[in-house]
Amino acid sequence: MAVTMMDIARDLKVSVVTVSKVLRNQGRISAATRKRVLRRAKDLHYQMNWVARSLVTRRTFTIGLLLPEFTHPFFAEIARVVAQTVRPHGYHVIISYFDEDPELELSEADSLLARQVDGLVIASAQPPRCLELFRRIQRRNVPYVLIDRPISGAQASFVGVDNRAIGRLATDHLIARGCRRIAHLRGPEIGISAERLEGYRRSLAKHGLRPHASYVLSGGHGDDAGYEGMKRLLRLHPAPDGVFCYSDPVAIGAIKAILDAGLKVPHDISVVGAGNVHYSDLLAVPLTTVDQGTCQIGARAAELLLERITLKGSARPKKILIPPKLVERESTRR
Amino acid sequence: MAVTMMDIARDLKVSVVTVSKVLRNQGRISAATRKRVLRRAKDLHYQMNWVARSLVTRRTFTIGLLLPEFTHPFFAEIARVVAQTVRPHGYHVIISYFDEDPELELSEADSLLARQVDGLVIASAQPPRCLELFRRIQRRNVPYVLIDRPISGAQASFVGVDNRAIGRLATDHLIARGCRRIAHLRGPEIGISAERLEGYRRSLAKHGLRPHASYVLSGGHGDDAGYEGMKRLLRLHPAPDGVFCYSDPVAIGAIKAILDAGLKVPHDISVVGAGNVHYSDLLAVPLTTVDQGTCQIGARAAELLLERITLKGSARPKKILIPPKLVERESTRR
DNA sequence: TACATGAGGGTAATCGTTTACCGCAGGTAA
DNA sequence: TTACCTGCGGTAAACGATTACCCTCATGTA
Repeated sequence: MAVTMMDIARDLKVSVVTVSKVLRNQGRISAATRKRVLRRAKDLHYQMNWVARSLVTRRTFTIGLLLPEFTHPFFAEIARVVAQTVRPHGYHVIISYFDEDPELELSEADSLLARQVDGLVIASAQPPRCLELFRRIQRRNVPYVLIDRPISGAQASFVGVDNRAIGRLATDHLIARGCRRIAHLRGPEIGISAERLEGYRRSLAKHGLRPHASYVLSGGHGDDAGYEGMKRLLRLHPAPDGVFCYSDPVAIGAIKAILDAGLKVPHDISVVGAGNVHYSDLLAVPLTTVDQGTCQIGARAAELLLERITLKGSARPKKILIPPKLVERESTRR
Repeated sequence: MAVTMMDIARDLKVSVVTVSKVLRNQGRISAATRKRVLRRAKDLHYQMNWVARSLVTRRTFTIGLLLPEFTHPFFAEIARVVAQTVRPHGYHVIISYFDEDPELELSEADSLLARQVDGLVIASAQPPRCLELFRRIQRRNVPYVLIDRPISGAQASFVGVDNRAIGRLATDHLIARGCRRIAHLRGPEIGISAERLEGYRRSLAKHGLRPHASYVLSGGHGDDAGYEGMKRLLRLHPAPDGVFCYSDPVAIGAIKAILDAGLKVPHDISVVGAGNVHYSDLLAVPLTTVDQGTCQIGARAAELLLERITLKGSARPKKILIPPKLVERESTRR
């Protein structure tokens, strides 16, 4: 049976309230009593029962982290940074993931709310299902912050990378390295890839380069998609001399295709990825990529959430865009 | 203000207990009343307050996951699998990591206990500090399962890979591929690397090969350690024709060193890693590696923990060793 | 008629804290 | 002397559920 404040109080012949006050450093308690309580608490290895405290204070010092998945390095990093950021404030993180399943996302969010989390960090699935989710959260008046994927139509705070800047940075870099026929493997046709595409286009325009419609290909997330996409690009005349890829895995697939075709990276074709997954420099050709500031996203999101929790006065939603950064490696070093 | 059972009870002019019974499907309640309660609960969007329930039932349906770090793919995968395994049973996972800092590990474990987790999954730092930790947990009578790193002297359940088998599998494989001068980059000198080394030695002995003392080198965790280690091995006469590396990152560094020396993998030197991190097939030379059954470790650990939580009759500690599996790729395909 | 029985539901206590408020003694100011 | 703090600590009522037990009918049965 766990030690409670009552055990301490009984031993010392004081009231539970006195013990509680000492342990919280609150109220007026004489130094002598304080010492006795502290001593006894330590001797008995007393530990706060947070469940009981939470019930009355209505704060669990717990935040929910709802992610599409966990094993992706991006999200793992987010989890780490969020946990690290809130820890000094006494918070813990309850994790949950929904494998891109909107129904599961909804029910998991409900569970987290039932567990009385003080706030939520969510990398949501696509609308419109998640709008219902946000409504529920708002009804319970629990602060939440969206990350990574902006959801149009959601009246919520958001922290993510500036995807347009990613496209611009990558393309600018290829141009600076002398590429003139720059292709783009844009990955899946979703919001964030559309913004990267937009950045790519603007960069080309800014430098007076004509965008070729056939130079922009969509596809899947993975390296196989990159491989297939690149094979198609290689059949074009003229073939591109630079490729900006939606993500690092896609870029890795693309590089494989280029090497398989007997060409060299970056000599014949330069390649830029996006994401800066932590193994980018262990590859066949270390990959130039655009870092999306994962740590910053997690940290800012966590800070924003903490602020909303403590202020509680429902401030208006805030959007934070993290500026990406180019990381140059061999795949563009001519 | 959140909706409580009392709100429902008041509206329906029944007692809170009746509502509680309906919501738990317990006790004798007429179909009519049941229906009314359910209806009202749904209309008001009632959600259980788990904090209140936990206080009286003494179960939070929460387990703590205490890891050295989060971003390592192995641990991220563990987190995923553990969460997935306990979810169907109504449990959630609170994460915490301690960056290999024993003091932090201790204090985080305390926090988790204070939050009344029903059980703990721990990948612990080194003894002896953690023995104190285990004592504390046992004193509170909370079930816990150790994973990944066996701690000698701990009277606890453990789930991990059979490290000796990893060494044996890797070495057997190199021998089968025709290697005769097999080196081992054993990484840091800790328990699990000692077992892999032991497996390596036994395999050599079994096949009648003489182990060269100079063929076994220790070093750090990362790819730079692998690079340096391999450079030293290459200076030996005769140089090895096969290397079993403590981990995949070490193996990646080793391959880099071999390629830099103008030699070919696997033609001149075959390389085997261990861990099967998910990018192993995206590398310069796709890496043959030994899969350590991460999913199984997580799943078995979670199942074991759930069992201990529900049975509660303190069964004796159980050790589960997951058999590793060889994954053959280019780095040994002669 | 009398009495056990069971269905349907209510009462009071409890879980371990916190919070609001009260009481008392002794010192200080008016 | 009276009034008023102030330092120290206690009392009682929450918080939102669950649990053990009790009550009241109506029905069946002897």
